Amino acid sequence: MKRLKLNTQRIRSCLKESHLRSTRKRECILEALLTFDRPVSAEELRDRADLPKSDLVTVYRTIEAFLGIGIVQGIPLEDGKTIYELTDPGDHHHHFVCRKCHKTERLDLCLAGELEKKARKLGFSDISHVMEVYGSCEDCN
Amino acid sequence: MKRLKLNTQRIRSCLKESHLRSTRKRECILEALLTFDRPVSAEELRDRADLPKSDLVTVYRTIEAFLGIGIVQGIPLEDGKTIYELTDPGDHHHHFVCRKCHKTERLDLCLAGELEKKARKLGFSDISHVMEVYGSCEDCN
DNA sequence: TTGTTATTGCAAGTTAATTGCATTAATGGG
DNA sequence: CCCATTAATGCAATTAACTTGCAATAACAA
Repeated sequence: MKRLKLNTQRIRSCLKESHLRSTRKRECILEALLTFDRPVSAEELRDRADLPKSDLVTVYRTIEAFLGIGIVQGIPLEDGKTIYELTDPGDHHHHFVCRKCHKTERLDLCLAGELEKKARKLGFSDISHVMEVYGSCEDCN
Repeated sequence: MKRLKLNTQRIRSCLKESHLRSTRKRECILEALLTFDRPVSAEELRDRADLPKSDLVTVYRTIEAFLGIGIVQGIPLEDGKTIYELTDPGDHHHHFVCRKCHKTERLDLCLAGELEKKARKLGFSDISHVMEVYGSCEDCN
């Protein structure tokens, strides 16, 4: 599959294709996302985007929109919280995540195919899955 | 590895080994756990154990204790909530979980070994992982 | 430019889960 | 069996990550 590197330009067209409006706040949040090399929480995102406290709700709604069109991926943490990262649409992968600093390493290892097959056999449909690996990274040790 | 089927007796000795006291409430919650054939939320557990509303906190603390000695396993849901099931200590496995009714099927497919190896290579230590598969079960379709 | 419709801002609500602290109960030693 | 120690419980309050409702605003297409 052809992977298109994400950038502001490309994301704008993603939004357009999905009939989502390209607004000032969204651009702002997007720019913030681009400055991170690791997944982040909604709050971190708001702060990096230099938005007022009350705009957390906009961040959540923006994330929701971005998740919807597949340019953002949510990563569930052990404690039930979620962090988010930009991702190329269709680029499915998992992560090693540091429990402490949330540094991540990409993990290109996935059982999707087998899961799908087994699920079908069991009568499950509309399958999705999570797989995340948590640990302490070198720096945090 | 030898697997000992869980029952009240065995769990009592697990508690003892771990210097946890065997109390009325814990027995009660344990009995409730034994009546389910699927993972359940803390609230369901409280209700099945016929405990008053306010005892939810005891349920959480009991679950915490049981998690600690490895006789209960938590299963993270897509929405950030967690459900719990009894499990034989050391019996590591994952699940297919129905999004709607929380029926689960055991999934004996795991990348633990490879994850461990890759993690070490990346400098991550103290590794744990989640892998859960969500879908709609036959009955809920 | 204008009308339509999505987005936002603000405030309030939801809810799973946690915490502090005083009271009670389980356990082990004598 | 009793008592001292220490863990567990009960209650009330709190946390924190989201979510929702609704009125005001801004984007977009015609």
